[in-house]
Amino acid sequence: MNTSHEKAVQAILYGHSCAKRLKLQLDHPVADARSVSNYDLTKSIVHCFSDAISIFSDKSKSEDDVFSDLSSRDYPPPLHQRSHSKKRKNNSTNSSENWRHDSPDPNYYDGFLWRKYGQKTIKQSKHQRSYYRCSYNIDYACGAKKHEQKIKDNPPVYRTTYFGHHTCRINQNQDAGFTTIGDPVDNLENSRMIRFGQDLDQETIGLSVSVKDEKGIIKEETMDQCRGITGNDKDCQTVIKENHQSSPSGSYTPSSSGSEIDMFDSDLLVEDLDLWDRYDLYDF
DNA sequence: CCGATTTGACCAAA
DNA sequence: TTTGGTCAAATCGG
Repeated sequence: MNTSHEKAVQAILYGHSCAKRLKLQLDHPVADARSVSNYDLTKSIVHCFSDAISIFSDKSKSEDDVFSDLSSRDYPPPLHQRSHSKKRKNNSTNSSENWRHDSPDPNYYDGFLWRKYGQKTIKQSKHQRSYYRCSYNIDYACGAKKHEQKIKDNPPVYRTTYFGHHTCRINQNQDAGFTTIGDPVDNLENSRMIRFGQDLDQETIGLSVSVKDEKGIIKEETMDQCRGITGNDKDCQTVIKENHQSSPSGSYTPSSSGSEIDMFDSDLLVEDLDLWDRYDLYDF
């Protein structure tokens, strides 16, 4: 069992290698259907850095706890048919909640278009929780939903919890640069975000965690509150709003500029590609 | 004008 | 009774 520090470093290194590979593909586009798409690479980079940050910032958990979470992802998560009733879900026992993602970036783009339908103040939580459902909920009877809530202030961590399954299959691929891939679940099952020629569990690098105990969110945040740090949840909403204004066809523009990639040393491109082969050995 | 968001009310599980 | 999840009217904004 590696230490959390090592895990985080591995995640960063892998993100670095993804960035390099992305640059390589941008510089030398190839029409190879087997290659990983630029979008997937971008998503992988975001995942890696987000989770590395989460690891470093998650002081409320022991190292083992952190990686117990990270390694306990359920693939595939259980299917969940949306209930139209208002009754509360039993978050701690049933399997309706199936995906969780922590990100320092409230503008994290998961490839889908969401419509906000509610916001609640959660007891013992100083941040409000926002409720979203798939924008194609009506058109395609898509039952996918998600919650989003700020759980830490410094550094900021936004937790998105996904429920249900995307049935909309909105694969608007008009945009040549990006393709709308399935939800995190579908992505794993169909698109195979990253290919290592290994088993699914090993080749997947989405570091989101399966949800086991919603109370943990409150617990973490309560500990954060003890630090006496204040935050502004409105920021989250604002950014999300901006995110929603982007085209549903997936015209996502990564927040980081392309110039940052220039910082990478092209000479390392080949040797660092080895990380792709080694990353499946990491115990995320 | 129309689609998206906000927000108070409502409902049901805990 | 409390609380989380959802509804839907009001409001906002392009």
